[in-house]
Amino acid sequence: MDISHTEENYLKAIFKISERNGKPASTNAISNEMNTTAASVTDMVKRLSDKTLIHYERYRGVTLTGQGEQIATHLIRKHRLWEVFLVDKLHFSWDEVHEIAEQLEHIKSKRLVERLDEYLGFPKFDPHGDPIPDADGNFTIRKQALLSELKTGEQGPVVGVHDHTTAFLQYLDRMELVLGTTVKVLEYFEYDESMRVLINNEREQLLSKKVCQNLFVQKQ
Amino acid sequence: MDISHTEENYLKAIFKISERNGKPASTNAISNEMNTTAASVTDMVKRLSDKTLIHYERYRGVTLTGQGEQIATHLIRKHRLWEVFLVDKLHFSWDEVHEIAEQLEHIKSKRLVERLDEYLGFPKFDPHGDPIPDADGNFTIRKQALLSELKTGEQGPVVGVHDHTTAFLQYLDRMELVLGTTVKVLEYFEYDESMRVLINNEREQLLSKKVCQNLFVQKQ
DNA sequence: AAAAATTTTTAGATTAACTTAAAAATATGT
DNA sequence: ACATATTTTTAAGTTAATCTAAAAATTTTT
Repeated sequence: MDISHTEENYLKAIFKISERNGKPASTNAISNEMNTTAASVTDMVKRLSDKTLIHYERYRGVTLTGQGEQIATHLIRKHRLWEVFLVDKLHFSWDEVHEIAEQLEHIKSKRLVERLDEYLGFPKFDPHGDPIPDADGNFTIRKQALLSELKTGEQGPVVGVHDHTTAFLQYLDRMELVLGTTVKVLEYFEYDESMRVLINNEREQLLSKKVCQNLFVQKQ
Repeated sequence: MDISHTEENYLKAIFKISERNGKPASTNAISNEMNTTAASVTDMVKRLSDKTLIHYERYRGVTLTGQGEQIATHLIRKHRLWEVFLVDKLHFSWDEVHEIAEQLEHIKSKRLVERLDEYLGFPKFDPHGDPIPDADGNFTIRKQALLSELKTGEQGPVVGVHDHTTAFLQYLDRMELVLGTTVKVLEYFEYDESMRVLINNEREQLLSKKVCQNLFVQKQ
C-alpha cells in the first residue's frame, strides 16, 4: 500500500491534535491545522479510514490506528532527525529548519533514516528540545516544567520551547538563552507575572510572562 | 509561479533527451523516459508551454526555454550533490543512491543547496563521475573517452560510467574498478572486442566488450 | 507520389485532492 | 426541552495528472 504526501500530512496533523487535546481529533481541528476546509477533511478522512490508518465515525472525530500512528511517529522521527542534521552539520539556526524538514520528512527510505540517525550520533532530542522517537515510535520522556511554573529559588537547564515561532526563537538567540543554559528564579513579580532570573550563575535578566510560559526547564 | 514535482520530472526528462540526441525531444521519447503514454505527454507539454518553460509546436518536438533549462540543471545539481552526500557522509555505495537522490532533488530551498555544496567541499563530480553543474547551470567539461576507444598502449584513470545500472556498478565493485583506478590497454582482441588491461600498474584483467563500452577513462 | 507505417494529437473518462454552498446532525443556553 | 448556534457531512463541481481508443498528421517505403 502506498501513501501520498498529503495523506501523510493528515496523519501527522491528527497525531498532533490528539496528543495536544487528549481526545479524538475533530474535523474542524484538522481543517484548521491543515489550512483547508472541513469538507476536504471529511473527504480525506474517508479515504484514510478505507486504508485502515484511522478510526472514523461520522460526527465523532478521528483517532489513529496502530498503523496510522506508526506512520505519524515515523514522520516526526524523520522531521526531527533532519532538523538535527540541518543545525549540527549544515549550521542552520534553529529558527530556519522547520520548513525544510517539513519537506525532508517525506523522503522514503528506511536505510536513509537509519544511516542519518547513526551519522548524527543517535540524538534523542531535536534542536528545539523536542524528543526524537525511536524506530518503534517511542519518545524519550523527560521531567520538565515551564519556567513560569517554578518557584523562587528553583533552577534548571533550559531543555525546550513550547512556542516554536521564528519570533520567539530569534528572541531567545538575542538573549543568549540557548538550550542547556541554566536558569534560576530570583524573584517573581505578581503584578505582570514576570520573573527576574539568574542565567548560568553569571548575569541577571528580567523575563516577561510570555517568555516564561514558553520555556521548558528540566525538573529536579 | 510554482512548479510541481511532476512538471520538474518532465523538464529533467526533456533535458536528458535533448542532450543525448542533440535535437528536440519527441513526444514518444518523453513518454518512454517518463514511463507514461504519449497522450499524457501531449497534455503536460501544453501546460509547460503555457508556463513558458518549453518551446512546443505540435508534431515538432520540445525544447527547453532558458527558464526550463535553469530548472532542469538545478535539479541535476541537487540530485548529484545529494548523491555525494549519501556516499561520502552516509557511506552508501554508488549503486544505492540514485532512487533516494531522485526524491531529494525535489526539496526546495536555495540555502540548503548552497550549504550542502559547501559542506561537501564544492564537489565537481558525483559518485559516478557525472559532472555537477554550478548554480548557473554550467557543467565542468573533462576530456574523456570510452575505454573501448583507446588503442593498445594508451592509459588513463577511470573517471565515469556510461551505464548507470546497479548490475554494472556492482560488477565494477567486484572487479575493484572504482573511480580513480588507472587502466592501461595491453591487448585488444578483435574476435570478441574484449581487452586485456593493466590495472593500477599491478594486476592484469580481461574486460569484455560491454564493460569497455561503458567505462569512461580520462584522456591524454 | 501514393500506400503503408509510425508518431502525435484529440476526445472522452478516471482519480485524488480540493472547493463552495446547502443540508443534516450534534451541542448549548435559557 | 426546545430554540439557537455550531459542527459536520453531503452534493455538486474544479483542476492536475493520468488513461484508452480513435483520429489526424507526418514519415517512410516502394
